[in-house]
Amino acid sequence: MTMRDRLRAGVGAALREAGVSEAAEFSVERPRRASLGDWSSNAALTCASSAGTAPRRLAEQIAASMRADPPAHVEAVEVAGPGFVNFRLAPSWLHEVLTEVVSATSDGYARSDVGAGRTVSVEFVSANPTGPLHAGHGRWAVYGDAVCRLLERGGYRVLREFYVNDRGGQIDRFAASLEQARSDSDSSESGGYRGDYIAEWAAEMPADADVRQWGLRRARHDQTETLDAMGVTFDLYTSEAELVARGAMDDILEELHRRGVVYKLDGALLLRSSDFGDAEDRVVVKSNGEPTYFLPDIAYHHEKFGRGDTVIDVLGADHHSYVPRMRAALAALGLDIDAYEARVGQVVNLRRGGESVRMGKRSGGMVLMSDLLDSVGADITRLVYLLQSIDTTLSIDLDALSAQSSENPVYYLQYAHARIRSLGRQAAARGVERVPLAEADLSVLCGERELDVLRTLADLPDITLSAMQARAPHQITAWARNHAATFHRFWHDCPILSSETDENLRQARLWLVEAARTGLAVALDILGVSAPERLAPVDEPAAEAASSR
RNA sequence: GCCCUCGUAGCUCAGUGGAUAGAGCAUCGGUCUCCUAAACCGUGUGCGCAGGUUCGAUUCCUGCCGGGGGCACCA
Repeated sequence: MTMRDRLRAGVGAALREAGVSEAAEFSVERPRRASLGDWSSNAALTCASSAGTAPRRLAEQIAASMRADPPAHVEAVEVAGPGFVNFRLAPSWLHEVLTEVVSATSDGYARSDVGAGRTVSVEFVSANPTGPLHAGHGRWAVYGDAVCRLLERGGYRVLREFYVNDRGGQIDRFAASLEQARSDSDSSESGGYRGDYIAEWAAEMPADADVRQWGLRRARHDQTETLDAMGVTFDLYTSEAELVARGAMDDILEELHRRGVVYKLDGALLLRSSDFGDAEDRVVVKSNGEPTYFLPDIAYHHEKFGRGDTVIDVLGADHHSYVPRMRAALAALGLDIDAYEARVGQVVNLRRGGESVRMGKRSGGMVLMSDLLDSVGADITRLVYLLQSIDTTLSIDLDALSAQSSENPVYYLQYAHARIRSLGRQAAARGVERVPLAEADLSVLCGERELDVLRTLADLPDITLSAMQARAPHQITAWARNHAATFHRFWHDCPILSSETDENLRQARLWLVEAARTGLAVALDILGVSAPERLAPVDEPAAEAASSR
């Protein structure tokens, strides 16, 4: 039973004792400021009106009743502010947290079963197979993957999905560009693809190759390689061409007809999407008889509903208008629209020095994801993308990124982990052994530095749950930075192997850092950043850090 | 014009329907005979503007201003 559960039960009982029959929703939280106590409840505030009592007075009643029979570890119950009930706890509650973290290990701590094994289909990246991934795709690759990791920790089964738009006009243009680059390296057709890779790929292409097929394979291979390098793998790639070939698109078209949600106009077939919340009706079959991208896309989403209890699309703001359209199509098919969720994130703005670098395959001049990975590595790349909310425009200055890579926040986190691992090696070298946890006297951990570390650890399960529900992995990044800070402060002030440290305290601190390391490892795992055994000192040539992701 | 999104410290960003809004960077100044100083400590007049809902709004709603994105029988 967690501390929160105990307090919640206590407050609930106190409310009943105070004669509040219909208790409103109330929270039990860690207050922002430590001076207000270890835990706090707003129950008196939210229940006051239905109880017909003044908040402060109800709070006093709750406090009095809880003082009479306090939950474990509770030392003081106070009423403060407009009617908060605050709890001060003995450090023993944090020692309990330590034990909990260590026994759960990084695999089990901050894990929940809210997903109860339900399946979530998460589609992300889905870059067109017409070129390499650029730095803009990277944001969705890393974000999508981190969201999946959060969902997995929350007890969901996750399907990482990638949709390949390997048919249609863009592919025609891509093939034409390759063809032309092969025959004529000079001019390039307007509207075609102009990135440097076109010429390079054209040069690689065997003379007898089917340009279209070869180009698609080349692009997909390139993208997969880059994704692998950043630790992102997919469970399911769905080819639009194959989907059409096996009749899924025709089936959906038939279904749309049967439901009477399409109509002919000027030779084209339109979906009545405006009847389902979209701004206007959308063309699904062009007047030339060709389907738009939209039709197979509807078929694809229909399939995703078949394998996921929840279907999530991760897309950039440049595609946000697609959301009401897809939502309308799914509603038109009679699917449960609440199970569909689109996460729209802002674009990535790249700068080199002061100048902004334009993105887009057709304009050329893009920053390749593979180049970024080569220059700063996967860990920095991932953390940079996970530093802030996807609601903000992410600005990456490439020059600053490489120049300041040694000051990157990722090292702040990894160094904390490496320090603890280093301690283990030092301890072994000095013949210091850690006694079993059950034999350690944790009650000696009572300094503020020590308790602060445990307090942040206690928060991790809540943060993880919240980050998962909000699909906001940057909350984990923020927690990790805060946790690393409390750890570094502790480390600075609390020697462990020093001969001046009492043996009991040393043992307790050895377990404290193991708990701190475990929590950090959980966060790094969710972020997909490696938790290294050591970091190369900054002055020496970068040694390869042993890593366990 | 319409739609989406953002506006918090010099800069980059966290944050919350509540009780005194936080980090990092930058600046300046301190810490290694001591478990890696990629660390630690000190240094701060800020929620774009105006209404509304609420016991309480930086947070929710509306309008305005400003930045970004989108409004194809492209994907």
